[in-house]
Amino acid sequence: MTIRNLMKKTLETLISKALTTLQANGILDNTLNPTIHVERTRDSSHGDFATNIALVLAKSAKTNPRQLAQQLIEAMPANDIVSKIELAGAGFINFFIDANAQYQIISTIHQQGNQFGLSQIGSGKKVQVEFVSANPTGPLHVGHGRGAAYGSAVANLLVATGFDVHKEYYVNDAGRQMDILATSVWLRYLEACGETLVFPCNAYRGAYVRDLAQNLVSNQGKNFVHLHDIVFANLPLDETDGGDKEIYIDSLIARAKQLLGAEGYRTVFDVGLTAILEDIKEDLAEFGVTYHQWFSERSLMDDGSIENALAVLRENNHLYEKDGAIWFKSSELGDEKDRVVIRDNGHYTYFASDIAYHWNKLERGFDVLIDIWGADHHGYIARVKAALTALGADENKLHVLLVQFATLWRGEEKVQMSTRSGDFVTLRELRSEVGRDAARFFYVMRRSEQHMDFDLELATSKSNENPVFYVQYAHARVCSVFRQLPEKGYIHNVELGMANLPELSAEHESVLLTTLARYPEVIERAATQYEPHLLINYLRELATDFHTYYNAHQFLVESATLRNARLNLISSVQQVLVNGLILLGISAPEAM
RNA sequence: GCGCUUGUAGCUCAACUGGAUAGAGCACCAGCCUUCUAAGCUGGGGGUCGCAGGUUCGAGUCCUGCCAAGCGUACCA
Repeated sequence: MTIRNLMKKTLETLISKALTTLQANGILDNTLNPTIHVERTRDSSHGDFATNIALVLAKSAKTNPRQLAQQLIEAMPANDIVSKIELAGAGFINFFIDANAQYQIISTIHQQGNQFGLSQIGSGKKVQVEFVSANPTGPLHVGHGRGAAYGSAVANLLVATGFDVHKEYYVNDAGRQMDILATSVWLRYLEACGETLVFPCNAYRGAYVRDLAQNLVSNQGKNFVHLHDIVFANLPLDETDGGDKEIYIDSLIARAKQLLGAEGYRTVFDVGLTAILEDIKEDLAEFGVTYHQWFSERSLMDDGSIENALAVLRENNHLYEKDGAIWFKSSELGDEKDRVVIRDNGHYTYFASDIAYHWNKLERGFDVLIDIWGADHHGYIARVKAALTALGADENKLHVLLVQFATLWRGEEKVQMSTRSGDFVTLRELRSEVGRDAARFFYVMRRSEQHMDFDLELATSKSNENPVFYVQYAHARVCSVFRQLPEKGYIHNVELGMANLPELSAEHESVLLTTLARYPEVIERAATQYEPHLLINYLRELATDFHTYYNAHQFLVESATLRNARLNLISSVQQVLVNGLILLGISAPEAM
């Protein structure tokens, strides 16, 4: 148990005892069983912790809050860690923690080391976190990067708070988009083999498609070449010629399947799929993002999962047929309208496999499902929740977290991004420009649902204005101090420092002690709220407190007792910075 | 039209989920900065929390109605 929990628990016990006393005296109703809420104060003149219990209970106790607070204070037993209890404001009870108790945080951090801040509030609950899950139709772009940084930070936080976390990437290796990719590769392959053709406007136009086609040439030679006139015979018009681009690309897909045969088509398809998937895996790994499982959508088709899931829906009377398609009655379960699960051409929709996928997740026994999606998919939430309900599950098990896209800036200038013509900024490009640490930091710096501006210039600048730099530099600065120790002929005597912690009486020092003690609370909150930006904010605060302390005081002073006490304090800062940065996937350099 | 999200200082964003005087960083202003543990330091001004109602001891936070922006509103994924 952390020192913070000890303190908070102690205070809660005191309040609880006071309440019992008042109940015994008939001042409060015996049936009352309020949840006691103790929180940190914002203003140090209000002490260290405060409770609003008197304000909450005043009405039912038919008394005014200040009077009730006063009675509670009088009924409160004495305790070592509390130096003073005050009635304040409208009826707050403020607790002042004894100075000696404040110092304990330093020995706690030294004892617990990289375990400091971890907790068991998750109590082993099984949580599945599914994130990124971008279609393997091309490289990851900067939008996916934010989902990756956010998802992996959330997962790390959940692990740190005692959840049993399973990270997963859903691979859309089936479906129409992948067919379009396969067809795009094949057409580029035909070009590479000397055919001249007009590339469909709805096909994937990125340069990487040519590379994939080149692979196909090297592996397969001219096995898949068909004459232009045969390939394009009797096709509807493309959009540029006044036709429909969707119909056109679909007929080209059909043509590819027909000319290549099932086996040949699968070969072309898999060349694209495996290469792109490998690229995505490598990209994410270099970004510090790893998974327990890459879950194949195709496997859901192959093993009958989709059929099974739909069978359950059919049994429960949630499906019907209309216009040659099979519909799911999601409108009865909170969705705007019903949704097609089997198209009139007999193919499953993406939604059908997603129903099966979520069914599969539930079958695997997860207590909580977290889906992290781009905000543009928000309209999808209602139907997936409807599906869970229809499958007989509790829709509240599913938490969909939305990530807004980031706008890239280079100083004052907005970086243009367009997904048309494949001219987007990839995650790889971003990483090579600003580096992994800055990318991860900036991505998670804002609340995920907040649109964010990502300033590439700021992210790479070596100045205090760059928050990544500022936090990492605080860590490096501590390291630098410890490097200078031997140069000055000192050694770090931890025991001597611990014995003299009360010498840390400067204002900057007590501020740091409080900030350090807050770390476990921040982790807990960031984890349970899925808000890693709270951790970033905290680390920036800790860094600020440290830098101002550094500017105000010498650490390597003559006095051995004060010197070692200060060294213990700053090595605690170092430890907490490391612990926090690790959770965010950001390095803590020893020198900068 | 309907739905989701967002709206807080000139700019980018916080605010312990209903608490006390709404906070940071840029930018701006004023001092300091021959020495120090390189990436300056210290202080200051700046707010109708989109608007209007409501709920209660108490609202940036909750409810209602407007206004604005982004996204969505496929038998695409």
